[in-house]
Amino acid sequence: MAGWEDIRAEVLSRIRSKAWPLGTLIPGEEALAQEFGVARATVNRALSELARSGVLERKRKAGTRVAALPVRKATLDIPVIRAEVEARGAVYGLRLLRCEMATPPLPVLARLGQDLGQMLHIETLHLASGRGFVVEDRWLNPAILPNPLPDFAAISANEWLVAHVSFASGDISFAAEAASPNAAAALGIPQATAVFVTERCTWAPDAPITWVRLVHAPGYRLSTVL
Amino acid sequence: MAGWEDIRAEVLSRIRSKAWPLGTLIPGEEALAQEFGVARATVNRALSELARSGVLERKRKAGTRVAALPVRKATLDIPVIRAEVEARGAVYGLRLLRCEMATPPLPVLARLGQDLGQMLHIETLHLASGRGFVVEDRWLNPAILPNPLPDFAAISANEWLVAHVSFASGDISFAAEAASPNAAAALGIPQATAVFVTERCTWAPDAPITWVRLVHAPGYRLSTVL
DNA sequence: AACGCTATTATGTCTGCACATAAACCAAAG
DNA sequence: CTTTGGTTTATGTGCAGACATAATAGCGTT
Repeated sequence: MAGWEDIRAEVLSRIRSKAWPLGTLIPGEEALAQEFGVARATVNRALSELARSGVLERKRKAGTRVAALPVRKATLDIPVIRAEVEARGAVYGLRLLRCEMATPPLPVLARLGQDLGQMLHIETLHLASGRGFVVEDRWLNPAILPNPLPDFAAISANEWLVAHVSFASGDISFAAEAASPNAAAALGIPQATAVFVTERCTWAPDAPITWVRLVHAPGYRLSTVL
Repeated sequence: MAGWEDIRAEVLSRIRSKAWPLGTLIPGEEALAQEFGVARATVNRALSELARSGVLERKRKAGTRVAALPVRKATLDIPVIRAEVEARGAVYGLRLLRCEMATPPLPVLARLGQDLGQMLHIETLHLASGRGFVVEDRWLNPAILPNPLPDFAAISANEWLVAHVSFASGDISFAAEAASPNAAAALGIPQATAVFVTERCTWAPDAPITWVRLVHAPGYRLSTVL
C-alpha cells in the first residue's frame, strides 16, 4: 500500500504542518522505514526526490534536514524553436539572414573562454505563421561542422545541432533588453522595444560548440509549473 | 565498476554517436542489464534519469526510445529574494511601500480563477546594498493570514510565505516588459526601461494563496546550467 | 469490418540484503 | 593546543528476485 510517493507525501505533510520545523534534523532512513513499514530503499527514494526538489537537504553522515530556506526548483523545457512555434498552432518558417565565417566579437569570445579564430556566424529569423517569432544570432565552432555544410536555410542551426551534435555541458540565461536596431528590424518592431533574450552556450567535452542569442518577439513568455 | 552513471554515459554516447539514432527503439532493460553485466535496477536507474532529462521517452510495454526532438530540461532555482541579494555579496534591505486591503484588478482575478473579494495588497521594494533590486507587487488571500498580521516591514511577504505557508501547486512565468511609471519610480530608473518580470501564482489544495509580480532592476539575469 | 476480451511484455516499483563512501566525531600523537 | 588518523554512522548505490501496471497485439465473436 505504501509506495514511495505515499512516503514523500507523508514527509511533506509533516514538514508543512511544522511537526518537523524548518532546519530540523529528521529521523534516519532506517527509522522511517521501520515506522512506515517499508524497506529503506523506499524511504530513500522518497527523501531523494524531496531533496531534488529542494525541500530537504541531505548529507552523508550528517543526516537529512528540512531546508531552512526552501529554494523552489522549477523545471524549464527548452524545446527546439520549431516545436515551440508548432505548439502554438502556428506554421513554422525560417529565413536565413546571414551565414559566413567571421571573427566573433569580444563578449562572445569571453563566454566561450577561448579564441578559435574565425567561426561560422549564422543569423536566422524564425517565423510563426509568417510573423517574426525570434531572431537567432549564433556563432558555431567550425571544427564540429561537416563538409559540405548543412543547408541552414532548410533546417535551422538550432534544430540541426540538437539532432547531430552532442554536448557535454552548457549554460543558459535569460534577460530583458531593449531591442537592438538589427533585431528590431528583423522582427519588424520599433527600436528599443523591451524584448526577452535567451543566451545559451554549450561545450563538447573538450571544445566549445556554439554560443547563441535568441531575441524573442514582444509578448513572449517563458512559463512553467512549480 | 559499472555504476548507473556509467550506464547512463554509455547509453548517451551511443545516442550521440548515432549507434541509436533519434527515434529508435532501444533494447529492453533486461537485455541491457545482461550486456553491461549489471542488475536490471541499475539500468532502470540510468534510463530513468535520461528520460527525466528529456533524452529518452519511455512507455510501459512500448519500450524505450530515443526522443525524436530532444527537449532539453533545465532546472531553475527560485530562491527567496533575500538569499538572492546576499548571494551577490550585497546587503539586503526592504521597504514596505503599501499594505492594505483592496479589490484586485481584473488580470489578477483572472489568474486566480476566482473572486475572493478584497485581498491584501502588498508592495515591497527589495534593496541590494541600498539600491533598488526588485519591486514586489503581491496580492494575498487574507484567509491564510494570521491575526494579527505579520510585520511585513520587517520580514518580506516573500520570505514569510515560504516559511509559514505550504502550497500545493503553482506556476511561474518570465517576460520582458517596459517598466511601468510606478515600478520605474520605485527602482529609480527611467520610465519604459526594459525590465525582467517574474509572475508567480500559487495555490493551496483548495484555495489560492497569492499572486505576485516581481519587477527586477535592469541588468538582472536569470541563469542556470543545462 | 468493428468490437471487446485476453495474453503478452516492457517498464515501474518494492523488498531485503550488502558494500561503498563521505563526513563527523574522538582519541592519540606531535 | 593543534594536527593526524582511525572509528562510527547516515546516506548512496548495487544486486537478485518478485509483483504491479499499463499498453500493445492478437484472437475470437458479432
